[in-house]
Amino acid sequence: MPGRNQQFVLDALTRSERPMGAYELLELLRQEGLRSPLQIYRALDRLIEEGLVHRIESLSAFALCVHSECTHGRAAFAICANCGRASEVHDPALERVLRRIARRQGFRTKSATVELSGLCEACAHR
Amino acid sequence: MPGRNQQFVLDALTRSERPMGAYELLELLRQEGLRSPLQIYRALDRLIEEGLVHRIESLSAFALCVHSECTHGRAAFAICANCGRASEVHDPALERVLRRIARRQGFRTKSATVELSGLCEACAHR
DNA sequence: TTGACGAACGTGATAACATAACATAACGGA
DNA sequence: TCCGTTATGTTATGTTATCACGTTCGTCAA
Ligand SMILES: [Zn+2]
Ligand SMILES: [Zn+2]
Ligand SMILES: [Zn+2]
Ligand SMILES: [Zn+2]
Repeated sequence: MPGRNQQFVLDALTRSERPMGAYELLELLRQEGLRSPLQIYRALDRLIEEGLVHRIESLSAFALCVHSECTHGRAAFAICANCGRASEVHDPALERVLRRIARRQGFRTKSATVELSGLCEACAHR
Repeated sequence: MPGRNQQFVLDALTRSERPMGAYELLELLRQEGLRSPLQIYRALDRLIEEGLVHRIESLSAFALCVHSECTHGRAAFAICANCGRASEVHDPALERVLRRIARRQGFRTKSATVELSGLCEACAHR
């Protein structure tokens, strides 16, 4: 059901400790026979639709969802500029605040991008 | 002091109703003699450093700061998928929540990207 | 004045990210 | 089988961003 290429991409992201770019995935998956960017992007699009993968805008990269089936555009990320790891966060208080901001100006939110950039605990402590 | 090219870019963004891409700016500023992407990107980098312009990650575009001299990475945006306008929001409650999220995992935030995508009030009502 | 220096600028090439256009194969139900 | 849908493959191209290198220009001290 997932489709062959989707499974390859999903596996690669699962093995990775950090978000990966599409061309990085392509490089890795050449061994499996994937040859063109489009094959990667199509697989990513579907995985994102299914809520298994998130796109990290500030990195132009893609990360496995730590839940399974996160609805689109509801996760926040803390991204370490040093080690590259991105930790996914779900916070009801954050969602409330974002809803309030939207409501105040009559904005109908379809999806939200929340990305903190900085240093993770491990990297900050040295 | 702002530099000639920075002023051109700043003026263009001021006249624009919505965020502009770097190549869109380039196109517009050809008349002024700007010819290469780098001229645009350099000007944008400086304007961003000075807090006069924000980069909108989810659009790969750039918007004039509605305040003057917004410290880097502290603004949120509500971006209309229909008309393209991006409204800049500053919300103390949002900043508190983001600080709390960071603190919980010992994350040292350098900057935050918060972008809502959806429909603005005008566009939702028709 | 002059020359040293750094900041801003100019240009061409190239890297990195993403999609268009078109063709083919695989699958499943009428 | 026939048809429609979904997944796939390939080439070319479009869009966004940076590198490497050289030049111009203002400032300031000798
Ligand atoms: Zn998720
Ligand atoms: Zn780290
Ligand atoms: Zn601002
Ligand atoms: Zn609108």
